[in-house]
Amino acid sequence: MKTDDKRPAGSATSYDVARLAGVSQSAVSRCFKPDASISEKMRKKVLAAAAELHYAPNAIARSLITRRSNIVAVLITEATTRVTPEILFQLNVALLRQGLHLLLFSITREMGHDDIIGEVLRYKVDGVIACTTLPPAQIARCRQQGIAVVLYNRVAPGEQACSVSCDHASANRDIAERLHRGGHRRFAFIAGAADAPVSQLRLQGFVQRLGELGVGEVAVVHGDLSYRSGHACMLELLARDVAFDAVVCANDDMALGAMDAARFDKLLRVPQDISIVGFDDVAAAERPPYRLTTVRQPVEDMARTVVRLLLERIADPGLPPVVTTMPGALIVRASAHIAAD
Amino acid sequence: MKTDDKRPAGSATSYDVARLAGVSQSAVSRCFKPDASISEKMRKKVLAAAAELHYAPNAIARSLITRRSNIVAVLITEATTRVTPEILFQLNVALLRQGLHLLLFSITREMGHDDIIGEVLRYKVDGVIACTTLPPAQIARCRQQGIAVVLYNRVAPGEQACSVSCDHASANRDIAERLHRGGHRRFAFIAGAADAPVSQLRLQGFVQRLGELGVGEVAVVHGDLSYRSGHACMLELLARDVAFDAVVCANDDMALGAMDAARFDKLLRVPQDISIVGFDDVAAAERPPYRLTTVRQPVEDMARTVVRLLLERIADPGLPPVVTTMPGALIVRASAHIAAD
DNA sequence: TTGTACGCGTTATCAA
DNA sequence: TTGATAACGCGTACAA
Repeated sequence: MKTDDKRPAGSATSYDVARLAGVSQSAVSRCFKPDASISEKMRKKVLAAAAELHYAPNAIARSLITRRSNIVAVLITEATTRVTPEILFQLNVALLRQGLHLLLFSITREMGHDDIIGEVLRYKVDGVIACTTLPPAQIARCRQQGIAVVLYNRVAPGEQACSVSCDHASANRDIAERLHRGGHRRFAFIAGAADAPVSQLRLQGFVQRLGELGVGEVAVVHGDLSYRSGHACMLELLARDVAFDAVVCANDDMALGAMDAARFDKLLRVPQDISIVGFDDVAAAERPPYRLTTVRQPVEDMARTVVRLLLERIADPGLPPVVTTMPGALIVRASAHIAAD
Repeated sequence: MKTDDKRPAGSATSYDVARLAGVSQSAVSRCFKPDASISEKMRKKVLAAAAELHYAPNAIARSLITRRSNIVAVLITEATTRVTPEILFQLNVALLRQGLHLLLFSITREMGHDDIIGEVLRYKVDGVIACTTLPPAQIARCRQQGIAVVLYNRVAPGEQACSVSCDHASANRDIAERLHRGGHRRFAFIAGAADAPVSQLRLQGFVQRLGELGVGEVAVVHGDLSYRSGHACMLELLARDVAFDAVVCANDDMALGAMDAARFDKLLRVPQDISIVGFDDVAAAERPPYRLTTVRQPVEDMARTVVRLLLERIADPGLPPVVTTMPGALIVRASAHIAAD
């Protein structure tokens, strides 16, 4: 085909479209700007040419001049993937809906935060969503470059950045109260690592409320939020000579492990011999073998809130940081003797 | 501080570094190029200035001229997130290790493939990894623009694109064979939607091998790969008046649903009354309440292979498409009467 | 409303 | 080895 000869190998540019339509390059550019002053005739001519060449503005080149890449960096760890795999999907959907794109950065042990935030900055992202603890120095670096930062289920010391969290502490205060009202008096808590932020909050809320209710002693053991460690922690608790009849776990995976350890290894009945409560409401929690009482985080709402806060701050970088907290929903199933209301 | 007065609000550019170091801008650029000819003295001077200004080359501007963005688009659906949440993490780690970045595109029902691939192309990505079915026309568009495409657990018709898949059919041929040797003669299969590619392959392998063994009839019902649909499908099968003593499911989620339906709704024993086999080896499969016999996909290997193929084709776009298939590992647990070897 | 000319921050080319 | 200059593809003053 003779007419296709001059079709360039790569993708068409605005110059190609301009040549084909017989107009200037800037006219083409204007046709792809939402509110440009342009005649209907011109618009039709240009769009026809653009369609023929499969042209769409090069987002990279555009961002160089507009100083808006429409790219948002999302930082996650493997733990995030395990606990709430849907968060990434939800964030991406919420972002795409607003015309924003998601550049993913998975944090591993070998790859430090420091290098990561450097990489993030090189891509001139419009904002950062961190589903992992971000050192204050890194937050400051973003702030300095005018990049909006929103933390997911983390809070920045000194409220240096926006954050959206589930109210872990309140939820577990409630659980403490209800277990107490359900008749329990001796408690244990299977926590995550001592420096795991969400685990800390969940533990604190639980212990604090029990203290207010006159229960001063809670047996606490630390796992790593995995099923396996929940299993091990339960066995360790049972091997001690302290009595307890309710175990609250920092997350569902550990609660499921604890439940299986109690039932299959020690032949205890749940909840007759021991009550178990988790956090997250993972898929397995509602199934017949478990029927785990737990707390569900409003993941979709949280994702949307994260994106809203980010968008506002991209539009107006002067906006002050806001710390948002959203209530979790207690899902009462069959794994614990718990007060109804 | 007087000396900080001229520090620009945004991030420093190569010009800022050049000025501070007292050299030309192109000298700065060279210092960040791997194999540039540059004197040790110059390098030190420039790197010192760069460090002081927290300078790193603007990846966006660089990509404009090098025609390499070091960005790879990854296309997923919600199903991917549910079935193999770890794949995203593994892909990202493998990519980052090679200096590539991951731009995520979540496909929803309302957002068609067509718009998505258009968006992908606008960002001038170096390659595309699709964990979802990609229409041939879209593959062709990428090809035309010289963008490498690798499919994950999908194959392109006519081998138009690279693909890396688990050998679903072989694994289920093996399962058919072993169940048969284990004494089973009447089979049922709980499949995914009729047009779900991996479900099709798993079904075909299973039915085909049974045919070779002289078993011509297999009761097939279709779910949607969810736990809930597995549960429903099992009840439907049991309500029919056809007898069967082994049920193979297109994935683990459905197998777990089927297992719970059989045990908790119909009070059947697994595997004494009925054998059940799944596919994927999700976390819940190995736990005491289930002990599901299933097939594990070599997810990490597959991710690495995907990235390797992509990288080769970015380096040399002329390379022909390669269809790679990797064997799944049969994990024998307690949910089925199955031959040992 | 349209076209001309410039600049975003970088790498690549070429002469010094 | 170094520095001046031209691209990359686009948006946007400004003049017409």
